[in-house]
Amino acid sequence: MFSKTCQYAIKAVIYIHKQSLVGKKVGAKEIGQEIDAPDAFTAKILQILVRQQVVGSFKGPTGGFFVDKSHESKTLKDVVMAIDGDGLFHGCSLGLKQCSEVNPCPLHFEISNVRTKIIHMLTVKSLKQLAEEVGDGTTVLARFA
Amino acid sequence: MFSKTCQYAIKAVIYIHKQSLVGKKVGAKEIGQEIDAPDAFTAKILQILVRQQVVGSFKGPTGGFFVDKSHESKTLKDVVMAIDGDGLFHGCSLGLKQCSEVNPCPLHFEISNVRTKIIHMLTVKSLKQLAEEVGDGTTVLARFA
DNA sequence: ATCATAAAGGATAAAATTATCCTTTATTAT
DNA sequence: ATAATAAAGGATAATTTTATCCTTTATGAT
Ligand code: FES
Ligand code: FES
Repeated sequence: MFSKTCQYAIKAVIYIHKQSLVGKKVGAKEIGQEIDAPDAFTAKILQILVRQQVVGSFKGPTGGFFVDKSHESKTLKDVVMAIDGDGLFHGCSLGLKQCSEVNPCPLHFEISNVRTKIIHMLTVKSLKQLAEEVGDGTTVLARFA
Repeated sequence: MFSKTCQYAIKAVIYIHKQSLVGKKVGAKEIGQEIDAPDAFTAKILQILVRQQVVGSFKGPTGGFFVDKSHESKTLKDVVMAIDGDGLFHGCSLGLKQCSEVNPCPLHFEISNVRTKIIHMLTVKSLKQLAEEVGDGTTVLARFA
């Protein structure tokens, strides 16, 4: 459903939100550890997310990744779009060169129900809410055992 | 959502059903052409599908791939399981080592709605029905232009 | 000003997925 | 029996995805 890179991205963004809730910027290394992802690779993913303005960053001591008001309208859907593109939302699920109801593939009409639910899943909660759920232990970003 | 291999598999199986509707066995080469997939690779995928008894095969002249009554209970879900495994249905969507509602990931509770729709999409129509829709031009397995 | 810190960026490298080619085995037609 | 056909299987290659390492740039602390 999501590439491994995208899974890392989703977890990283939620973790950044969680730390921003308490006013902390976080480094790529710490993020990688918290989400159980290789940290150099996490850093690469974060570069993309910063360019797409899903999160913000500052260099230097006291630097790191964070979110502020300018990011508050971003959702998990934006994270997925930034990393995996819009194939999940608009591409043909069977790989036809173009998804269209003119000459549709066999899954075309059923896929829209699935897409509706995927979009719901990725937008029903704000990144802030998702971060709070991690903060209070309702959900987790890694399982080390 | 599906690997490229799985997309090929789905289209191949529907095409085999379509030809079996008119009593024809089909070769890997023909299948590859009809679904716009490399034929040697298509042949590899078909090996797996035969082993998993999603379709049948015969060697030699007049041989090829086909389906008969012994395959009529198979669905697209079985095709997906045979090729991509059960990750889509039972794995953690964020890549946690194990999907469980004990220490769930942030998407765990929403993902079940998505899975329900995916399973519906992959089981609501029989492979025979899907083949008929291709047969009557309602849907297509490739878009060459 | 200088140094330490951390993100950004570039260059590889490893691993997984997708793809090709060639040989072997089973089956049918002649 | 022999030749032709087509799937099965093995070996290898290309491509994409995932991962690592090192240098450069920006920023803050001293
Ligand atoms: S999903 Fe295949 S054509 Fe739309
Ligand atoms: S989907 Fe992530 S724990 Fe269930």
